[in-house]
Amino acid sequence: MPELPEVETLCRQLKKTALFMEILDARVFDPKLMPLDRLKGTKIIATCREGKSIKMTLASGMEFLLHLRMTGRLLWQGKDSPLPSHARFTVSFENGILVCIDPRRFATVCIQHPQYFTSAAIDPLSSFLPQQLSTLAERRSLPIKNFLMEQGVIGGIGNIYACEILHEAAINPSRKAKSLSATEWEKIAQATHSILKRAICCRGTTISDWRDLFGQKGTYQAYLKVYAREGQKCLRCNAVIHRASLSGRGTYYCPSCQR
DNA sequence: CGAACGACCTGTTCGC
DNA sequence: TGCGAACAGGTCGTTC
Repeated sequence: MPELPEVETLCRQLKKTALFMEILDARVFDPKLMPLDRLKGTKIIATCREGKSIKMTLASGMEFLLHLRMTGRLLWQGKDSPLPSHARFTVSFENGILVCIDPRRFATVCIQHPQYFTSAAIDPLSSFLPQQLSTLAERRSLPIKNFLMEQGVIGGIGNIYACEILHEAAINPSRKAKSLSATEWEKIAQATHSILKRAICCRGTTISDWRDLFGQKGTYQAYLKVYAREGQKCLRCNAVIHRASLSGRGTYYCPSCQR
């Protein structure tokens, strides 16, 4: 569920709550997840986003990695709040409790030594150079939308923002990645930057489930131009928004201004 | 090698 | 109202 803006939101909110607080306890309720005993007695001294993963650096020298996948959520609770349904693990700090909620149980956690060679994926917020994208897409005949969502190439773009970026750039999601012109890569880079930055300011997109660390909905859904707008009018050209299936994922676009 | 597809899970919504 | 099918923000392993 959470894409880059949602994960970035959680990272920033974790900095305001859990950073430098001693971890008193950690409990795991889902046998699919690894034990988190090694969190006890240490503290988080840094937190950052890597693609859609949350990386928390521990005072013990280890790293605590969390990927929320489709339905994972993080919630900051007071000491005496009741445990929400689908709680998969909790981490208790001196000033509150971090709860991971995940109905579909796809989320993954990991405590590991810091990795010295990190992923080669591009972070679309820090460096997103049209020339570099164009080079990476040489010989790639998959749809541009799937290319934008390849986490090994670009870290953090998922289904909602891929649809929105391509609409903003006026490019059809089915176009082969290698077929885009320099001008079109330029538009993609620009659209990606402005859409992700605004979505972060909005604390993400709440279609149904997404909530931030404090249980609040995001507000970017007010800015969506195509995602989940099948049958409605394109805000740029008034044509009807279509929904197609690309590799089994719902794909929303305007057939008129995204040719 | 690259691209497509099923699997992993559970909950919600939609059509009959 | 009830029931099954389709669908959901992600990624991985397998297959073609």
